[in-house]
Amino acid sequence: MTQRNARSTIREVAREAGVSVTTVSHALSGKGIVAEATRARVIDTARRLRYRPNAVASGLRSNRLGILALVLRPLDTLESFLPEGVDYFLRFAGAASLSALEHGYGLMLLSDPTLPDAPSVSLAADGFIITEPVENDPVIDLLQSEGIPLLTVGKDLGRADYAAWIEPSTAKITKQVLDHLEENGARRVAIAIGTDRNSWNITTEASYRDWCSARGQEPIIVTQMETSGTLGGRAIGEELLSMTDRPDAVYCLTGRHAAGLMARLAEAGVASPADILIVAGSDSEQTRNSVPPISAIDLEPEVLARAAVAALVEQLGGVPKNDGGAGTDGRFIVRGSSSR
Amino acid sequence: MTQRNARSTIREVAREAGVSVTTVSHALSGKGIVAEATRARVIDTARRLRYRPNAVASGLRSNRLGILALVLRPLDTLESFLPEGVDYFLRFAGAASLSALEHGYGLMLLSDPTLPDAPSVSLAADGFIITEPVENDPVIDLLQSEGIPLLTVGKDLGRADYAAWIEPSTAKITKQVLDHLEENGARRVAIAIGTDRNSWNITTEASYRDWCSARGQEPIIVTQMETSGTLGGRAIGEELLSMTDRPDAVYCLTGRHAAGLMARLAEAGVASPADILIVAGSDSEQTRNSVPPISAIDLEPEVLARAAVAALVEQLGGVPKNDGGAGTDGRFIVRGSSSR
DNA sequence: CTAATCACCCAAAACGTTTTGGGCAACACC
DNA sequence: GGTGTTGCCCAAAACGTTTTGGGTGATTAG
Repeated sequence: MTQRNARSTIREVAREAGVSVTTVSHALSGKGIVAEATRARVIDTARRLRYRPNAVASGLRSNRLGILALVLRPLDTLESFLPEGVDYFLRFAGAASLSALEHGYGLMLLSDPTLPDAPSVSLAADGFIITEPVENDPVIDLLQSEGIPLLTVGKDLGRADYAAWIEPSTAKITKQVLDHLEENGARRVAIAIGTDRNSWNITTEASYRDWCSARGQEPIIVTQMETSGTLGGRAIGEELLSMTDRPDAVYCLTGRHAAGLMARLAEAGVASPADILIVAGSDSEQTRNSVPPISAIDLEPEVLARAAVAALVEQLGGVPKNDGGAGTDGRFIVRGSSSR
Repeated sequence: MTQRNARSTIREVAREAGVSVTTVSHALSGKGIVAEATRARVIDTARRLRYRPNAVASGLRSNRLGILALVLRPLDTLESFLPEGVDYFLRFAGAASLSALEHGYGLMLLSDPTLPDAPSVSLAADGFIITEPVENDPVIDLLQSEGIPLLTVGKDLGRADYAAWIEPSTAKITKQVLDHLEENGARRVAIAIGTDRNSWNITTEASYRDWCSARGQEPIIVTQMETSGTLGGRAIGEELLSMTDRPDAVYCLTGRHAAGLMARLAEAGVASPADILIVAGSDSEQTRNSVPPISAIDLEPEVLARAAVAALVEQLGGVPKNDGGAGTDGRFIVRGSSSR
């Protein structure tokens, strides 16, 4: 049996220190007014009795459990929770967890809490971080109806007025990549984006269109499901090969697509960087280890995660919602696929 | 302000359904004896009121919050929480999280809960999974003194009688690798292990010594800190190069060491697999992408994680402790570095 | 007919905190 | 001498459940 030892309670500390439980609570939390001598005595006896406040009881009363929840939305739509090579989310989760701990919170990894069989503890979190919500995300509806604070990583484009979000400065990054391609000699730049209606895809496309129209270039946009992996990348390659006026550069958002794309083009005798420049919007094992290695944006999920946790914690502390901020500008890693 | 909406309580459901709160609790949990008609009515009104039980309140009373904690011990000793290329732990955490959800639990990622500034919510978990505890791990002491159920992945070798653990069948895996090397022509097989006093290192060394003595080969053992990465692997290579009677095969436990080792040897003109066979005990980005790719054991952290969660949940349910079991035999991925 | 059993239900206690709403001196000000 | 004010402390209520320990009326057993 899992019989728990009797942990010492606040009552025992109070008795031992000769004060009321109120005073113990105040002395330990630093909230009320307690004489310095009393506080010292309380703290001392608490330590002697190895007193650790029961977080659940405290959470019930104060409505603050000390747990943040993280929902990685894109993974809810995938068949497997952790597709190989998708290290972005893993790095994000790890950094978020560590950052939460530094802020005095635990971090709970959840999948879609709107599912009927979601554990009821899901909604016990003090606040939620939701990465890359879909448009009009039902998870956000649920949390708002329950009054649970939340922050999204990547804007929910269906909610124009909604302010608690943070994301990489996608427009800036897109421009940086496109400029880089142009500087390296590209005259017809295409983009390959995913099909999810999230901020990353949509903002990238918009920035790309702006960039094109500023140059009088006609936009060349190929789409492919995020989940399709390197195979989907090959399909993108196929599509490019069939074009009459083939682009000489591609900005391909996901790393796995970029790797598949490069492989397919190479088979058809279209080499990178000689015949086509390739940049991926997200660094991954595939971009690092293709031949040649593929230039990519390191979206710095650690930076983003820390910013998200910090903003959410601030929000929990009563500070008004974040007004939507750039978590990171990303780090452009130039490799062989885009420079000659 | 983060003012929560008033969530409907069990009391409101009781009033609306015309029964007592006791009956509502029983009807929803299926515990007491409730007339079928009453139960149906209660369930119906609960649904109508969008009632969701407050997990914190329920947790306080029943001493079961519905949260499992995961402590990845090796990461506590590293400077950075998530060193690049260490995907074993990330895969483990992801799979454990998903598996916990399937069992109706949330999963909280924690670092060392014995640290003084660990959030107090850490100890609110119903049970702990601790991966690769060190010898006489203080985290286990803390949890045992608090009476919190736990299960370790990898045995704590300082606790002979302790039964709640699970691990890969290290002895079997070691033998499989060594036999494979022998079959591919190796006559002098060395091993390179880490310095942490955990089950993986120690059991591997013991199995290796057995294997050697069965063949009358003298053991050749090189050690290197886990944290040293590919640089540490190069140091291992250095050490091998300096030996008068150089081994013709190495079983190197960590993937990053193996990659560094291979790179250093190649520089010295010792090529793999021609001059030396190399197998890594843990698959990683580095083993997959070395040239030639390095044979490795996929420890299948997903399998291990699922087994660990299942065993812990069973233990929480009152089933006596797991008697120490093999979570996985691993999957031996033979690549170019060990076959000719 | 009485006693025992059973199915169903409930009021109140309990879980361990935090928060509310004072109380009581001591001291200061008019 | 009253009237605030301040510093320190406390008893009790409250958080929303689950669990305890019956109670009641109907049915069955003796």
